[in-house]
Amino acid sequence: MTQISHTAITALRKHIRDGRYRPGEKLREVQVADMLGVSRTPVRLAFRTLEQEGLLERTGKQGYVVREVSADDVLCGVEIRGVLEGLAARRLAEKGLSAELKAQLERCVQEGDELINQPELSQEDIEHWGNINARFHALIVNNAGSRAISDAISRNNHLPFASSDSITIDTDHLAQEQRKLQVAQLQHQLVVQALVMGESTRAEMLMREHAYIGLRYGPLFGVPEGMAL
Amino acid sequence: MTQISHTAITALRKHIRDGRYRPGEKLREVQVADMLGVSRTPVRLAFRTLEQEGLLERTGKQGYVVREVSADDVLCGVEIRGVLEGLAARRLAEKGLSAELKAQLERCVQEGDELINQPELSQEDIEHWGNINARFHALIVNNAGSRAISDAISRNNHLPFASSDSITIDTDHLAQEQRKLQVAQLQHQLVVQALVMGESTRAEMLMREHAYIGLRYGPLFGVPEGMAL
DNA sequence: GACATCAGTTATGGATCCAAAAATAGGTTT
DNA sequence: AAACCTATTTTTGGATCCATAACTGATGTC
Repeated sequence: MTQISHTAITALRKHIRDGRYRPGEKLREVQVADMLGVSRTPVRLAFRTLEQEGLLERTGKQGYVVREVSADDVLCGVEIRGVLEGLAARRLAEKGLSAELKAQLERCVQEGDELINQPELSQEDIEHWGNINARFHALIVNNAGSRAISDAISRNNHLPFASSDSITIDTDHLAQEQRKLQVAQLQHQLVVQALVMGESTRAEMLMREHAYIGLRYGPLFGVPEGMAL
Repeated sequence: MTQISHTAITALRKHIRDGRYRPGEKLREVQVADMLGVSRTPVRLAFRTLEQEGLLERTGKQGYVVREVSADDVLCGVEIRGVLEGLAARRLAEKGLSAELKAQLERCVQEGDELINQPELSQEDIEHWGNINARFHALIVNNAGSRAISDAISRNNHLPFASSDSITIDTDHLAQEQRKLQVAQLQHQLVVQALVMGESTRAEMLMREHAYIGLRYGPLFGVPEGMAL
């Protein structure tokens, strides 16, 4: 099954993300449907979903517009992920890691470590580290005992820059980015350490701080600020 | 505009909440449409929305089923609200309260205080206090600087027992409930105090603890446990 | 007897149609 | 000239239609 409505959702997300639909711009069902070459039905479904995700909002009585995103909204998205992933880490530490999960987390850290401490990083390496990073976060979030947390996080991740994927932005400053990723990697190691030791508060706080890596750490290493904050 | 799809959403929420649709039960578009006396279109829209909210989930290739909710899921919903409202309170404390907001919060506390310290509470009083409680939480959440937080919370509130409204359950034990509400009221006062003083961490932690009131405080006052936890 | 395959049935997704509500534009009145 | 009312156009929401994918059951073969 092709699931046109699903492709419509991702296509619209992409368009909004890339600024092809500007904040405040009104979206008309027919126009979007024509643009995607589909009928209005999947577009209507997509609009509902994107409204739930917070990318669109209703204007008065009729129509959806692309939601404006302020710098504070971006910060908020990051902080929300921080507290939610922090909650996941705390719960995990409190109930204890399974041997299986402990091994998986340590494998993540191991792989990341070998990758990030090379003398020079290629574009490809950074991408690879991004995958490891995603795996790490997913492991913690999906093992916190309830889908409620992972659901809340994945909903939040649709907000611009809120996802843990949005660490690496600037590919022109690989050297500086590497230092940033090394710090991120260290934070991963510390989180695993805390989780293994059952230090739940420490795990929570480390995870909360870790969320800020994409937003607040770059300038310290000379990466020009990606966004106005 | 009647917005049939909206009534379909709320009707379905109610049916699931009341257990008329059991966890694990499969929902068919036609059957639900017939039950509500509408066509399939609004039902399809409603299914998507309820899936986003976490009340329904897809089964394999075809169909939606009512999501199973474990005791741990309920606890998780409460904890998620705790960290999110805690985040809101912290942000509020850090940026400082406007005179307007300070007055509104203090009015909330004032009204609640007069109400809750009567010698005996009626059913009506408890309902009234529920409204004040809702106002209090809304004031904090909606003034945290970004709609991202209030959106995340209102999505979370659709989960069973996760909303701050679900404090009062047991109307047969008014005396015990009163003691619980007095504690809740005290927590409100402490939160306002911390907010006014700019004690951001204290405000956050009080708010997080406050989330547990519906779940963990009842037994201390002799209210039989509402749910199996 | 169990498993696989094939036909029949059912349910869902997408497209189209229709009616009603809302935006817009134009004209009239004060 | 501004405001209000009306008529036209636009847009959305709901219903229906159609094709296709998924489930069910039966038959046949190993």
